[in-house]
Amino acid sequence: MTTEPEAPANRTPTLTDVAKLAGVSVATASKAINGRGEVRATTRVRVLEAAELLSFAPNALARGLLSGRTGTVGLLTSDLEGRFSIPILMGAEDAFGAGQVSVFLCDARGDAIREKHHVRALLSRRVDGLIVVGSRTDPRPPLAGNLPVPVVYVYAPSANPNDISITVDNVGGGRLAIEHLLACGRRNIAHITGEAGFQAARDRAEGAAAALADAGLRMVGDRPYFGSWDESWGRAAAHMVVERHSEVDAIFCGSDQIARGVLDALRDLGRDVPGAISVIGFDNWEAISADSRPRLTSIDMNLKRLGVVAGQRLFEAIDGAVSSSEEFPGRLVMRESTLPLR
Amino acid sequence: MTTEPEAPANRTPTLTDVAKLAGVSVATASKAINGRGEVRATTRVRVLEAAELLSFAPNALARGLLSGRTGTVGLLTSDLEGRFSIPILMGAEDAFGAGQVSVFLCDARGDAIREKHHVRALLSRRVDGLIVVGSRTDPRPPLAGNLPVPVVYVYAPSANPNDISITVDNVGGGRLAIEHLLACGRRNIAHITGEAGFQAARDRAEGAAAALADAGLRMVGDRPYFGSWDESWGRAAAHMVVERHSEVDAIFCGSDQIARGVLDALRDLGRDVPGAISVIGFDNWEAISADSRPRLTSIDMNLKRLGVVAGQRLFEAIDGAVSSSEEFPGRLVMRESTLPLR
DNA sequence: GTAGACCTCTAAAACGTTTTCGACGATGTT
DNA sequence: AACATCGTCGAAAACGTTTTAGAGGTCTAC
Repeated sequence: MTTEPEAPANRTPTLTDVAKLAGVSVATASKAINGRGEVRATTRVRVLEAAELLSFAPNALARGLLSGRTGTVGLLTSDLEGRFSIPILMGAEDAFGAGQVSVFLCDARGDAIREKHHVRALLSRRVDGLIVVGSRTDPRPPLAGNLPVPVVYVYAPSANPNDISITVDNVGGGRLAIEHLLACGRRNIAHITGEAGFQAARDRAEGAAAALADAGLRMVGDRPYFGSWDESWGRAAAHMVVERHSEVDAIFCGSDQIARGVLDALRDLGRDVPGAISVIGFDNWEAISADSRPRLTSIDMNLKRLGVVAGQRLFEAIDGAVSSSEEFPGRLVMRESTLPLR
Repeated sequence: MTTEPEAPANRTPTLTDVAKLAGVSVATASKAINGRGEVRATTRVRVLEAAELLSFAPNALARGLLSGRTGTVGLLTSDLEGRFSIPILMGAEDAFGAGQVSVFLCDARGDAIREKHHVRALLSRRVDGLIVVGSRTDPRPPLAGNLPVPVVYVYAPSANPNDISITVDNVGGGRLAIEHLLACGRRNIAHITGEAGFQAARDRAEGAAAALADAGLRMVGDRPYFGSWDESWGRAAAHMVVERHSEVDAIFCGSDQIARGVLDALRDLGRDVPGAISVIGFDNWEAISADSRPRLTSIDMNLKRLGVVAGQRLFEAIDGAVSSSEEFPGRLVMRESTLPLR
């Protein structure tokens, strides 16, 4: 019978195994692997070779238990299926990079009980920090209890202004859309948007109104058309606007889905877009905006960037830095639905 | 000066603190909290009260270090923005429930190097198992190295048939679509689909062809129209089909986006849907299918269920059970684009 | 040749739990 | 009264790592 020379049973190899194989103590092995000084070059390579041979991976649990830092963060979302959470989540994942930090994902599904439960589980796993991402821009109640780790809120700000919240400047976004339409030479602009119960709808409308006022213009219909966020509302509202206000030459829509409905309705009505009427959407949801006829100009909220910044801020906060809330502007993505008048 | 009675400095409370406060040993405190026998009822409540008072949460690292089980799993995805990963991810998250298991999310972004890196990090964190979710149904190379934990592949199967893969029955899905059109009384059916390089496109086409053959019918144009997965291809192909084969009375589309393009083109051509031509899509992507004119009948792949099953199978595998690959059928979601002939 | 400085390494403690095993006292049995 | 039984509890080991304090050796300088 043959004895296997460096097979430590069938367990996953531990630092002790590496040390034994390299003929040193665990202390030395640890220092060699972590690049601490205090170890001769030749010894270091011997240890590293042993580690490689056993394909040793340090046990993060043991390390975390000792150091108090786990290199993990919790990401609490309220609706995974939501279009808004995903890019943010990607951004946050990016911020932590292929680096040292891993992300615990939890979907509370809008349920406060479930959220509390997830927070407990995450704290029990000793995460170094938490990112809370909401599904609407309305302020949300902060996490209960005074937590032992820093928290960053994204998209939906915390109702507590002392918390760190990373949000979208929807007022600025509305302004951006109107200013673009004005730059295209439009003067009779209507605003069709989603439910008035959403802060996002109200903010975008406020920005739009302000931009029009600055230009000395009235909004067609004198106020926004609030409704729902979907295509069918866009179609219905477009019919209404065109019928009542034949002078309309541009429509700012609160979402790309609404804009898509508007485009379809205008097509049915025989109105040329962008010749007779320009249309601009919001969200820059590629699946909707990039393949419509004509392709849809839209405001992109840079959600991924939001996620990245949230990750960075959390990181800094973990390292003891104090930072405050930030609001990020949107970005105009120009396509053919708003070609300028010649 | 007042001394604070039960404030253990400012650390997060440990079991020792609880034990001290309750006037017992850590061993007893542990047993009381975990419901092990061996402890008197009155003692148990004293310990539980102490734990509650300190809002003690057991350190999962220490527990995992000792038991070898961490109650965490890694979820490796290749494209977070993809529509397919998200429902699966949700399902998996669901399967682990508000229960004991937390999910580490990693996006490899289709990069093998990054994937390897993530696997290392996850193993270092001593996950109990891995779920690998792909973005297309083509088989993917299995994770390299013989891993110390079970792995379940979802959506994209592993190229190694010995691995556990949970996939969609796309052949059956194609069959389902055609059988529905036949049941609606259609006989001249065309198939417009995505890139032939995708296994999904080929499988769905195969199922469609088989169902037509079973009914003794030919596919309009004699073969599928392969193209791309987007609306503009749907529009172009619809024009082509209608022009060349005026007898066509139904179109099976390989995706809802293609179907959406087909609907728009038929509308332009003045063909009534579903009166003259029925249209059925694939994916049941609500944002596309639920608000079109008419609303789109589609095949739903039950992706969330796929995720749930993957989570369950992984769980069982962790507990030592052996299971094999499974393929799940799709489900017909009927809307107005395929009303039966009267 | 001796004292100190310096380099390399090791033993041991620590992190917070769970589990095993033995101790102790009370109770029941003969 | 002696003994076995039972229920309750605590001491200590274990998990795998990092860090501290110190031991031992070699080298330089006087």
